[in-house]
Amino acid sequence: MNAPAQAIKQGRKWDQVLDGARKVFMRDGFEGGSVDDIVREAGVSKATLYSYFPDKRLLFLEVAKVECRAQSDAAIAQIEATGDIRQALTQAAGRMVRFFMSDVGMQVYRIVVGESRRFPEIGQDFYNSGPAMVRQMLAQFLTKAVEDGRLEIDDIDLAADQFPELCKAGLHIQMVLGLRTSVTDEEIDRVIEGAVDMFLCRYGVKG
Amino acid sequence: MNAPAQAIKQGRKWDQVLDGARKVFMRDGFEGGSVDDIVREAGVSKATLYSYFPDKRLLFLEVAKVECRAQSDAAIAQIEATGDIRQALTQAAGRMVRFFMSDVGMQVYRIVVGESRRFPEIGQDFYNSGPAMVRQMLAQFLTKAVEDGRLEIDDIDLAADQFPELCKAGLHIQMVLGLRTSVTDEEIDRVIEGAVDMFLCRYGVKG
DNA sequence: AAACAACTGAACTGATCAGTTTATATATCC
DNA sequence: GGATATATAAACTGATCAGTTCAGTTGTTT
Repeated sequence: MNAPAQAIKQGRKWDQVLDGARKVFMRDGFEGGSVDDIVREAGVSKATLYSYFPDKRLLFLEVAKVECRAQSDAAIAQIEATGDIRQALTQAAGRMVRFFMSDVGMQVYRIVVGESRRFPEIGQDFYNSGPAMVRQMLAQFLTKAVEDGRLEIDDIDLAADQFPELCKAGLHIQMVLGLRTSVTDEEIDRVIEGAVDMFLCRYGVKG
Repeated sequence: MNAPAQAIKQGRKWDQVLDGARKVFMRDGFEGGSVDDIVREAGVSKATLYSYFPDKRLLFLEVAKVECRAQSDAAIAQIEATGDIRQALTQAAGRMVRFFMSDVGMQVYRIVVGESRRFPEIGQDFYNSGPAMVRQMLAQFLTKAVEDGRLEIDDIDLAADQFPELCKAGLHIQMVLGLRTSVTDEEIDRVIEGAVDMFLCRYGVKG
């Protein structure tokens, strides 16, 4: 009990293995990424990998879980409830769009969607750490804004689902399917502004 | 030239092969579905399959192409430009939502997204026969409505991208990820009404 | 230095699977 | 009926890959 660095450390090379696996799985997917690729990438022996993880499946799940959690951290900076509503929504939309369109956000989405049948828990983890968090954060913000009389929303849950969808506006699907590999700032601004305009038009207080 | 049933028929069992492949690929995906599964399902010999298709990849592409075309037909019944705008949008939204949430629409989406890296042309085909058609159809309808003074839209392309996104409103991602396997009519109606309300609020002509 | 744990490399097993081959059978056409 | 195209069954090849094994090495602790 003399308090070693990290008590539950399961082995010196745990992180190497996870990093290698993340890199390979994110590049090649579950089927496409072989265990031999991973050990090569991780600079670790196969026996070591299998001393940490009983099989490839569980290694993949661990990577996916970590990746989803990272995603969550990136997407979920609190909305500033102070100041102008339009400004707050614009800021939130910006964060969302930029995350949706980022390489890592994109690739996680592709893999999670593609593997969600084989690994139902991945779908759950992804949803809970991504869309559900955004939704909850938005709902909280909107509730407050309604209480303050700055918005008028009858169905807050619906509104909290609509706003992120508006922030995709055609760009997301094009990126996911590989029709484009980048978006310009102008396109992003156009989508954001369109989303905020529409949202405020529907739920903003009149006069 | 005595007009046989189908002139270009490449072999008697072409359709059987394609049907079997569709069934297996739609159930198990590209990697998950083996060629032996397919020939068993199709009731055809392996040699026959390989006399039609040089490899598994091209067979998959053919299936995907056919499936995308079928999707297109299902989703693209023309919007009735006559009558009430609200009614026309509601009807169009209904068709979209119900297609998005259908088993086949769902499964095609999962597979296309998951395989779009390995098969870039699938992403193209899917986009062209699905989202692009909807978008075009909507843009045409909206243009007409603007000309008739029934809507006021500055950026028609943006509006044509926004409306389908509004029709997903959280349900789609939950279904895709396997968090739910069905939606009630009430939920669908709520999403549709919410989409139409918001869209008309933004683009409807005022008083 | 002795003891113990973690790690390595490389060979191996067993299974799966895409694609081929061949000898045989069944339609179809004239 | 005879010729030609198409289909079949089943065995086979070659490659890939997950997971195991083990004899030996490295690092850590006391």
